[in-house]
Amino acid sequence: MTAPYLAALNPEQRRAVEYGIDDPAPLLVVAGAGSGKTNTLAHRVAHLIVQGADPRRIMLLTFSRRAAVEMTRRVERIAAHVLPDRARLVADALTWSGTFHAIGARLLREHAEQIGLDRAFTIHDREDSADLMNLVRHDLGFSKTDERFPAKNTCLAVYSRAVNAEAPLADVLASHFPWCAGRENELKALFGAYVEAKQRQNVLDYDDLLLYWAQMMHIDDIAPDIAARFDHILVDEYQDTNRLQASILLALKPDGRGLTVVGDDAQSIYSFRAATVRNILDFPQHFSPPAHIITLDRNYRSTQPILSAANAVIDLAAERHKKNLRSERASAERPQLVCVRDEADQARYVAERILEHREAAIALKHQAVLFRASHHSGPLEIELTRRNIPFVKFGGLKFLEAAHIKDVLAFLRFAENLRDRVSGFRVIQILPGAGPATAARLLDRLAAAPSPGDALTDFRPPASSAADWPAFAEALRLVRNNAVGWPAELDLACRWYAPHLERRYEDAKMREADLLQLAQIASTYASRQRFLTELTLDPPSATSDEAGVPLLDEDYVILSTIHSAKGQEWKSVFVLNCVDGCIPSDLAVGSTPEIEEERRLLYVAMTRAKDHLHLIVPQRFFAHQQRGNGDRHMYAVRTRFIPEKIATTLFEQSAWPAAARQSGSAAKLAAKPVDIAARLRSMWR
DNA sequence: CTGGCTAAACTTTTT
DNA sequence: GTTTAGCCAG
Repeated sequence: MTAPYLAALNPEQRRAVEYGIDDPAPLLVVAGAGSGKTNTLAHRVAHLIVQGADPRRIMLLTFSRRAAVEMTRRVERIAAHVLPDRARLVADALTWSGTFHAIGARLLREHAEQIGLDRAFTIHDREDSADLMNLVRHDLGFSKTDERFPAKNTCLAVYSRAVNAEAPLADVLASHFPWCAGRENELKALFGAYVEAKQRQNVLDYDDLLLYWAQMMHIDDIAPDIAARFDHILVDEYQDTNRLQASILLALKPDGRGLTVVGDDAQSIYSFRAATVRNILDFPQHFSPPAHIITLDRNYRSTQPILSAANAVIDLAAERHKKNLRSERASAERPQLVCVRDEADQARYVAERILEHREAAIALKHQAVLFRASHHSGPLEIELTRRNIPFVKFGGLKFLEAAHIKDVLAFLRFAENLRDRVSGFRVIQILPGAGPATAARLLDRLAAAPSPGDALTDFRPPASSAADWPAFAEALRLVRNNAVGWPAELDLACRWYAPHLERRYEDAKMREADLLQLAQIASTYASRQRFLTELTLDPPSATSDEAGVPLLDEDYVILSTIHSAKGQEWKSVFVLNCVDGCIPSDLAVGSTPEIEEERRLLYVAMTRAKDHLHLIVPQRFFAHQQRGNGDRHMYAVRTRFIPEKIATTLFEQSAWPAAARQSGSAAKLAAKPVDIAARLRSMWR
C-alpha cells in the first residue's frame, strides 16, 4: 500500500522516501545529477511528517540558504495534497532548516551563556576575518619585509583549512601550502593570537560557527540536550561537507539513527573549502550495521545525447565510483562544441543564440551561461547590456564587498559590539584626521574599560578630527541606545556617512544608489542583529548591472559561476571558455586531485542542461598577467577533458561565424596568395 | 600622526 | 588591473 502522493516517484525514489520510517536506521542516498534528489528529499521530509514526526524536531542541513528555501517550499506543496489545512503550518514549523553555519549560529546564540559566549557576538565574513588576521600579523611583527611572510589571505586560508579538515598544521602546510612550510612556528603563534583576539572582541568567524558547535557537542552537560532536540537530521549535498561538519553530525547522532545524507561523489566541487568526498564514501561504515545505501541513477533532466556526453567526460576520471546515469528523454540534438575566435566573438555568439532561443519560446529565465571564474562573464555582460538583454549574475564579487557598503555595515557592527576591532578600525578611520593610531588608541580604551559605552563618550579625539567627531559620536550613541529603531538606524548610519562618501569617492552618486539598495534589503529584516547576522551568513547572491535588480516577474538570463550553479537546471545552458587554462584553471593544475575536481566541475556544468547545451571554445583567450611580463592573450586549446574521440562522436562541432570562416577563407585560399612580406617592407618606404 | 605618494606584488571557486 | 608596504612632507 503506497500513499497516493508517492505514486509519481520511481521505485528507488520511493524506497529512499519510505526507508526506515518505523525503525530509523542511518541512510545514504547516492543521487546522480538530475535524478530528482531535491524532490526525493522533500518527499522524505513530508512523509516523515505525515507519519507523525514533529517538524519542529527535524533538522534539514542544506548547502545554501537558497536550497533550504526551495526545500521548504516543496515540502509545503507536497503537504498541501495530504494535509490541505495544515500545509502552511507544517512548512512554518520546519524552522531548523538551513546551512550548517546558519544553524550553528542559532544554536550558539541559544546556548551562549552555557559556553561562556556573549549572546550578542558579531560574525565576521571572510574579508573581516582576513583584516583581523592582518592586524594580529602586524602586532606580532610578521609584516616586516626582510623575508616576506605569507599574506593575510594565505594565512587565513591555512588556518581555515586546518580547522575545517581537522588536520594538524604541519600536514596542511605540507599538502596545500608547501611554500609556507618553513613558517610553521610563526603561523602557530599567529593563529593562537588570532583566536585570542576574536575571543576578546566577542566575534566569531565562519569557521567558529562550526568549531564552537563541534566543541559544544563534546560537553557532557550540553551535548545530550541538543542531540535530544532532533528526531531526524537530513543532510543535502553531503559530498561537499568537510570533516568538521561530519564530526558535528556524528556527535548529534552517534548511532546514526534518524540520520539521512544525500549526495553524489561525481559532483564534489568544494574541496578548496576542505570538503572531502571521503565523508560520503565512508559514511556507511561509521555505523554497525552499516548505513543502508540507495542509489538513484535515472536522470529526468537531460536528453540522452547531453547525458552521454557528460557521462563520457566523467568516465575519464582517474577514480570513478559506481553508476552510469540513464536518461528517459530521447533527442536527436547533440550538444554543441563551438569554436570562436576570441572572447568578444564568444559573447556575440551566446547573445545571438539566446535571442534565437527566445524566439523559439524558451524564456530568458530558462537559459543560463556558466563559467569557471566570475570575471569570465565580463565581455558577455557588455554584449548583453548593449543588446538590452536583461540578466542577473550569481557568484563572484558580492555587493557587500564594495567599500562603501562595508563602511556602513562596519558602523552598525561597531555600534552593536564596541569591542569588534575590525569594524572599529574601519569606521574610525573614515573620519578625516583619524588614522590607525587614533583608532588603536580608542579601541584599546574600549577593550580595557568595564563599560565601553562610557569610555566612548569620555574619549577626547585629536584636534585633527575634532570637527567630524561629534556627529560620529552622536550617531553611534543613538544607534547604541536603540533610540530610533530598525530599519531607521540604517538611514541614520547612511546620513552620517553621506558627507564622507561625497568626500572620498569620485563616483559618489553611483555608490549612493547601492546604499539605497542596502536600505531596501534592510527593511526586510526584523532587527539590527538579525540583519547583520543573516546578511553575513546569507549575502545576496545575485548582482546585476547598474540598471538595478530586475523585478521578480521580469524575464532575464542567468549568468552564474559553475560553483553557484550547483543544484540548478535550465532548458538551455552555455558554458564559456572551455579551454585549457580555464577549465581546468591553470591555478588548479598542480596536483591530480585538483585536476580531477576541475573535471567534475565541467561535469556539473554540463549536467545542468535539460534540452540544449553549448560548450564554447574561444581560440584566443584573455589571461590575467601571468607573473612577470606575461602576455595578455593566450592561444588556447580545447579543454583536456574533451579529447578528440569524445568531441567527434558525442558533440556537434562547428565554427562561428560560419560564413567568414568557411566560404570566405576557403575562397581566398584558392586565389593567389597575398604577399604580406612585401606590404610590410613597403610600410617603411 | 595623517595622508599622499611610489614601487611592487598578486590575481578561482564560497559558507 | 587591483591591493599593500614603505617613504616623506606637513
